[in-house]
Amino acid sequence: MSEIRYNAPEKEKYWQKIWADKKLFNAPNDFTKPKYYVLEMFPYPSGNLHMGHVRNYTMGDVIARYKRAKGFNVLHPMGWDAFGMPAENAAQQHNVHPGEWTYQNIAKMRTQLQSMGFSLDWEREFATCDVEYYGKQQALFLEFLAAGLVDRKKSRVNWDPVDNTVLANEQVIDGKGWRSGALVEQRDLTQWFFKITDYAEELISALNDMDGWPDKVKLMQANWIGRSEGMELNFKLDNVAESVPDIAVEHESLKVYTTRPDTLFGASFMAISAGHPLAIAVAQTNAKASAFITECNKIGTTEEAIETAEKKGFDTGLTAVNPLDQNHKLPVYIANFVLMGYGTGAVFGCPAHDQRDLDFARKYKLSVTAVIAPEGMDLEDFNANSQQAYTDDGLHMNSGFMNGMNKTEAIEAVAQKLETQLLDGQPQGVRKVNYRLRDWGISRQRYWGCPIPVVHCDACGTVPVNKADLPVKLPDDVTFDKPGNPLDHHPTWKQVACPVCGKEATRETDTFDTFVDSSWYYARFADSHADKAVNRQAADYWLGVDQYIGGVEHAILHLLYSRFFNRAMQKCGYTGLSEPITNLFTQGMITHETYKDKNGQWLNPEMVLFGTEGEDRIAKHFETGENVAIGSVEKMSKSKKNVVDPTDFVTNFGADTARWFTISDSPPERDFLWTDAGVDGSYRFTQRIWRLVAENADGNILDLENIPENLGAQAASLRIMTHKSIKNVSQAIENLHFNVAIAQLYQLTNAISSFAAKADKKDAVAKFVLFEALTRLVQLFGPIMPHLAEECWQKLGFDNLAAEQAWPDFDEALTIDDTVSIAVQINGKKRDILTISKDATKDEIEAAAFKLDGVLRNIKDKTIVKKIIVPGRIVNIVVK
RNA sequence: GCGGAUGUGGUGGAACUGGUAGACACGCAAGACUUAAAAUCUUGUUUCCGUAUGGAAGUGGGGGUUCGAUUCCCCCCAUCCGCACCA
Repeated sequence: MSEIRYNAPEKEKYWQKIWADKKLFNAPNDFTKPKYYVLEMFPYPSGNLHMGHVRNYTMGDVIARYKRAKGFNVLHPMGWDAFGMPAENAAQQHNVHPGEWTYQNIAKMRTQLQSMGFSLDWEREFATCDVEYYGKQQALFLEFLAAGLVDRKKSRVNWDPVDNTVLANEQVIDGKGWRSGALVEQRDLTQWFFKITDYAEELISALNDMDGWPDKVKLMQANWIGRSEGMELNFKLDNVAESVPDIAVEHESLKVYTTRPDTLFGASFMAISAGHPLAIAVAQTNAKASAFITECNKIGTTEEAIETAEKKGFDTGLTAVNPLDQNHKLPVYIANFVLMGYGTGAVFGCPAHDQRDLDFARKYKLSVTAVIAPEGMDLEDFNANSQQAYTDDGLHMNSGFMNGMNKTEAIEAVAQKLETQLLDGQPQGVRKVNYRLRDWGISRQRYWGCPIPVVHCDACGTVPVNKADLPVKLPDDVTFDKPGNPLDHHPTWKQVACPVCGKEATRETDTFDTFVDSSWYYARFADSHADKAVNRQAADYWLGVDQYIGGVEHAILHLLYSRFFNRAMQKCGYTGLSEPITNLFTQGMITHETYKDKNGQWLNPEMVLFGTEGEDRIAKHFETGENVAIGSVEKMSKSKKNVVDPTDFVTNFGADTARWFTISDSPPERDFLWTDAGVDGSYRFTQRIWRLVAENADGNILDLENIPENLGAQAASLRIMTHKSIKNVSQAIENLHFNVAIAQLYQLTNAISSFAAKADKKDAVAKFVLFEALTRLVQLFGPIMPHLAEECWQKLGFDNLAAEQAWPDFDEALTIDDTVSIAVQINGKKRDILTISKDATKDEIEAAAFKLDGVLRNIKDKTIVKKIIVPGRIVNIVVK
């Protein structure tokens, strides 16, 4: 009898060292082999590995190990998304340099990752805050700049007037600065942009060919880009001079964008954004307008804040002339719900057919005129009282030449009319495709990011840094004792000679948005130490990413930016592909119950003891014994204290249990509920496998090609189970249905256990099928619990590594059953089950079905109306 | 507010293209082993009625299509993700 307990923490270290010494997981840049690139979204180095990371990286690792066994040259790298605000916050709070804090965190997390046994190529590791990385990023930026992909323009930021600093959206809480508590204002700053809108059409149309992406992600991106077909219409303003005496000539007309020019006869007002030039012009001579704009600017910069704010408007006193009816004058409002960044920053309001316009019209007592109505609608009542806009199609009325037309016809008719109608010598309407997508603002007024490599010179303007002078390094000697950007406060850093004229000039002190860092790291991994940003030859081999795995929260921004950035790199010759990610998978979060003590304070799960009181589960405080409230299940987070630390876990249970458990029960795309009971179950299973192998392996290796004859029923059925398992587990892993693979592995284990309990272990046939089943079992769970697999592999008698074995094949004939069970229904209700040969004909099935007790009992005195017989699937007899 | 998703026993979930709902696991219950506990093994476990053969209900709620719906369509509810300076 061998040792019964498997000491996972000890054995895992042993096998990790063997793998590392053999450099088993380093991917050679051998471009002749078939490749497979599996990548998980790299982590922000917060200093603590989270169970969410463990689950994410386990999924990737299962695929990596599986594909390696399938004969692919597998690239499975790891790096660090290392720039960003948390490091600066730590610097302020704990007086530690962001770089030091970050690299310490990386060291800690690297150790944690390594303890999980992930098959990563650590020689390719880098952090985005390495000068070697961000210097290359600066070179890319300069190329993009030269290629016309970069823009510089004004944009809104949250401004904290007390701290004199720009705030991120998450730093604005209820309209106030998170540290100062001051009321946040909006300010316009001149900032750098990537011209992602130049690619709007391509980014949306390319989605059609991206079969390896989830539909929901493609849909979200398509909606985000928001292509719409409409018209730009020019409205004459007819009383500008009286209302706004000093107004400039360019404001004598107002341009709006609309997708519904057909509703123009139902228009009742114009609305312009608070940031619209006309609004600003009006505000110069109108104090009330100015006050209203100030009020609007207190709403945050997020679309959410703008759209949920109460809709308000200010009547400028100006009127616009309806292009289709010179006598129809529309009041011009400044409105807080019109976005300056979309269309022209101005709209016409047609309350009858747009809900927001209707709400606005009712609030300011503006007229409502329906121009489309379903039959039988009480028009007078609708126009006077309805709170519900009519947005469906229908025949137009009160619309002159459009009367009787449906929406499509009317839009075409009005478009043709306005295209030929002139205002000040220009067509009054122009068809226009519009996108919701805005250019990507990349300037951040922060220290811990990649410096934007440009110089501002009084004489030469804004000029790029010379390539030879890259990288522009971040200075180390910075202080965080005052708010604002330390680069701006630095005594000498920004003083530099102009790259063009050589005179004194200043560096750009803004740094890149960290999304820039994560938009090309996948390409850097192809050759992490290349002189250029991307080694084209290596990138051509490794890209696109064959399987990218990460959270859905990145479905839009990170993934859309990466798609754009890759196209920009393609334009500059760095890559050959436009789409960097071939297959995408978005996994769910890890959740856990939450606990609160009697004072409402969150409690760590370790502080809670559980019991039952009648039917109910109850919880008590570990130390005080007081009752603890069991709260809702929430995403694991420090603030709610419902976290489980992977390091503690690995010390107690081992990495294999964590790996197994985090992908076992829930489908990977769904949230995963962490429970101690589930952990115990997984841990017991590792022990059970170990016992099963230890008790049934004698160290003799059998030739699995040499199959004995006359197996007998028991042995044959175990073989069937073994081969079905190979088939199903392979398929499940290919489809990323890890939970299904695990269910199959449980079944195989159960089958082996019950066979082993009954079998005569001296019998050659029994020996063979047992050995085959155990060998395959170990190989099949190997990608999930690689350490235990090595241990079992050794126990089975092999002197090589499980991690190096080819994936097993299966015998197709063994995976097809001879008989099938077909449910037999009477009126759609199951009444019996028919077991019959899989090749049985319709007639044979019918004959057999009518002999079944359950059928006879239920059709006794009834008339048969219909018989539905689908061989292999169902029999349904309809009776009356 | 807008966009995207999810909802099945006490719990996590399975179910191929519309065809046996609840695989597998957890938990629980009973039993075996043990001085005892743990571990392990065996059996049972959707709910309700019935001793049982059996029957009825049942996949968030309400409608619909169909011989047949967890699966397709419409409406509603709840929860989660994103909303451009969190990563």
